[in-house]
Order: sequence, then C-alpha cells, then structure tokens
Amino acid sequence: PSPTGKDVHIGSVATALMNFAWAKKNGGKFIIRIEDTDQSRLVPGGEAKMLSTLQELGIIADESPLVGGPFAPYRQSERLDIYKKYAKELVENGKAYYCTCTPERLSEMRLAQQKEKKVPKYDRFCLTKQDEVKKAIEQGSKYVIRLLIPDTEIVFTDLVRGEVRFHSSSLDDQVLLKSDGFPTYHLGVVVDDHLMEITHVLRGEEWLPSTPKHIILYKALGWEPPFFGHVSLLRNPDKSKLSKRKNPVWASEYVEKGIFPKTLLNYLALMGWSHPEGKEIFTLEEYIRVFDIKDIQTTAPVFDTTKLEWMNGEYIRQFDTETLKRKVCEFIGKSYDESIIEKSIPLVRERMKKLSDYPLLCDFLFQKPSQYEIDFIKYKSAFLEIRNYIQSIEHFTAEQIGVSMGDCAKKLGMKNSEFFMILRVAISGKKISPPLNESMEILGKDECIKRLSAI
RNA sequence: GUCGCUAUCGUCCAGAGGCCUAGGACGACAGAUUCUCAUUCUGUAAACACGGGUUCGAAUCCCGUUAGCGACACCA
Repeated sequence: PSPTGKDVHIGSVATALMNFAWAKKNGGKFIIRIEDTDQSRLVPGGEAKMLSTLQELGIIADESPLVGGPFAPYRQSERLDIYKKYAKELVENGKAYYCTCTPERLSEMRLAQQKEKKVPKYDRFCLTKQDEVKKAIEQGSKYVIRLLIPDTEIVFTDLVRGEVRFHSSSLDDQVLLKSDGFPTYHLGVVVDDHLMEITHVLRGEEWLPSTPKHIILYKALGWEPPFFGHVSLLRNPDKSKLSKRKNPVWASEYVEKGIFPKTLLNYLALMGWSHPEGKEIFTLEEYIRVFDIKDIQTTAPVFDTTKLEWMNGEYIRQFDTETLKRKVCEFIGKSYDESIIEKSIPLVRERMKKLSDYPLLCDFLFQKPSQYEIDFIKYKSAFLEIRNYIQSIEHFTAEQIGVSMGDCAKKLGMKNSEFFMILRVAISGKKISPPLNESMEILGKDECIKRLSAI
C-alpha cells in the first residue's frame, strides 16, 4: 500500500485478503511493503494507521516495516540507492535514457498533442541529444530517467482475466526515476518485487494498463516476471470506483461502527468470489482452505452495506451472552453500568446488527427518557391504575409483570396492543423497544413507578 | 479521443454447450408466531444488455453494437 490516506482503503483490504489467503494456502509469505515514493501526497500517520488496522483485521504480515524480514527495509523511501543503481544500469544498457525536459515543456507538448487528437506521449526530445543532456546534468540540471519503450507487442496471461495483449505504441516512455531521486511506482514495484522474490502480483485492475510497462522493465533488467492477476475494483452503488464521497472507504470506519473484523473479511471475501459450497458465513481459515485465484470473478462488485450489516447481525447472534457483553462494553466504554448491560444482552441480541445499535436500543435502561413518542393526556387515569398494579407485584420478574399487566389491561377494558403501547412509551420513551416485561424487570419496581409518576 | 477490461434478479454470487420452465444469499413484498420491533418459519415478485453468427442444441463459444468502468502524470 501507499500511505496517501489516513488509513487503509477498504478496496486495499479486499486485495490484501486475497493475497494473504493465496500466500497462506500455498505455504508462502505475505509481505507488506510501504510504497511511499510520492513525497507530496504523504499523509502523516497514515502508514502507522494502515498497518495497525490490517493487524486488527487479522491480516498478519510475515514481513513488514514493523516486523522486519530478510529483505528489509520494507519502506521504499529507505531503498532509494537501490532504485538509482538499477536505473543507471538501464541507461548504460541502452534500455533507458536521461531527460531534462521541464514540466512546462511537457504540459505544452501534451496540450498540442491533444489538440491534434493524438495520444499524449513523450516526444523523445532528449533521447536524440543524450550527450548534450548528460553535460547539462553534470552542470547540475535536474533530470529524470525514462524507460525506452521498444516497438513490440506484449502478450501475457493474467491469472484472473486470461490472455491480454497490448501494443507498445500505446505506451509512453515512462519516467522511472524522478528528479527528486525517488522512483516512480513502476520502477519501485518491479525492482522490489524481484528483490523480495515475489511470485504473485495480485492487484487492482487499475494496474492492468501498466502491466506491459512492467513486463518490458523486467525484460530490460534481465529478470523473469512474476505471475500477474488483476482483480476488479470495488464500486459505489452508482458503479463508479468506490470513493469516500459515496461510502466510508477507510477500513477502520466500519470497525468503529461496530462491524466486526471477521464480518468485514467474510463479506469482502464474497466480493468477486463465492464459496464452492455456496456458504455465506465462514471463517478466515476456511476461506484460506477453499480459496483459489482461478475462481475470482471479473465483474466489478458494488460494495453494499446492507448485506454487510445483515452478516454482522448473524455474527452477533452466534456470540454467547458473556462474549457479546464484553464486546458491547469495549465498544461503548465505561460510562454504562456493566450489570445492566449483561442483563440486557439477551433482549437485544436479535435486534442488533452492529455494536453501535446497542445504545440506540438500550439507552432507556440507563436513564429516564427525555421525550415520549405519544401524548399521554387521555391516559392519566389509566396510569394511576397501572401504578397500583405494579405496586402490588411481589416478585418483580418479567413473568409476574406480564401476568399483572395482562390483568390490568383487562380491568381497564383496553386492548392489549393499546395498553402495552402506552406502557412501552412511558417506560422507554419509544414505540419500538426491546421486550417490555423484561426491560421493566431490569429497571426494577421503584424505577418503573417513578417513570409512571413522572408523566 | 486512444488503449484496455467488463456485461445473469435492485445488490452479491452459482452457472465453465444439452442437467436451465436459470439456482442460492441480501434486500423488497405477503403470510404465520407476537404486547412493539426484531428473531424464526412459509411463500411471492424479480435477471441471462442488444444484434448477428457457430452448433442438432448457447446464459455459456465467436464477431459487432451499446453501456459501464479503468488507464493514458516526475500519483499510486
């Protein structure tokens, strides 16, 4: 990943998950390398956050800037000498060349090309006068190193899309080494993938058009290219590339809403892939066992949070009370009474889709409602009666409350639905709430009477 | 504009020439249970983009059209 955002992008998590699964399945290593070659787009703290999020999600790296490894350093900004060495080697072998064109000249050139409806491409202005260019560089001119694209057809077999062919005439003489001494993505990724012995490059489809350049680079360096596979990009509901305007894109935003890491991975696994037995819910271990690159779908999936939330609800219902209580406590923090949380879990387990639903459902168990969804004026006398009934309940349990309230409704001549509705609102403030009798039991007799008296 | 990728219910997927009167899941709708909501259960609606081929036979193979997306930076 590239630390140009405040956290890891959900699409990167999806791709990372496939890479992780493929590596684990085949006894390989999963490596995280930070591609921080664009100084201007660096987001402070972004790298640390994306690394910790990946960790939290359970995508654990065998080698990374944090844990190290045999091919360290794993941060491209710390490998500048390596890239420069290979770039110069390329120049010496006639596979690349120096260029001192200014950004101004380049943009003028492109403008002119566009006006003539030509493909914008570098015109090799500097290639024809390399001696002159080298002299200028010696005198301190800023320069870049460009790949000399040969005239050829590039054919390769993409692991997920099959045979893909490009003609090099559509390719630009790609800058490999920037004037600030940093490599571009293209140089960095090829050099490091080779040096770090990467066997499979599974990445987003936005890289498909650059792959021919990478293959040319591998050949120019005399190296064997790895296997490439390009997976489809996650989409917004309108099919455009998943963007933060239309969806939360940072992985931690989902966790912060109370979506479990396991849910997120499980759901992401289903983007462009399906379990051979048609299962929807499965563990990471099982995914690793049955995953295969050849089963990846080529169509671009819409990231639909509705199904994600359904799935999270399924996970919630799988937890026992103790586990779910712990997760709720961790999520909402210390300001809530733990014993009440524990008692309330059975009432809300089937009603929650994500942890952030808990306070919405249960706030009335911790404090008196601040407003009521219906007007009680015509029920004043009814509440007097209800209070008397409650007062006379000896064992204040859900069951006893149910019996007593049933009797009370009968005495008042009210329909159960109407009776329980006004009681529900008086207790919880809302027309929709967890089961009423059980909620009243948790609140206790005194608190119930207090609430009924207050209206 | 050029190059490339893609095209099955609203959404996620199954389907790798006859097993397809196209299957599952989410969502929607209806019903059952119920003091609300939810859970659970039952049922319903809902798709092979279009046009040509190939073949005895096409959702599946080929070509074209259309549409969507991506790439064309000293960004990744």
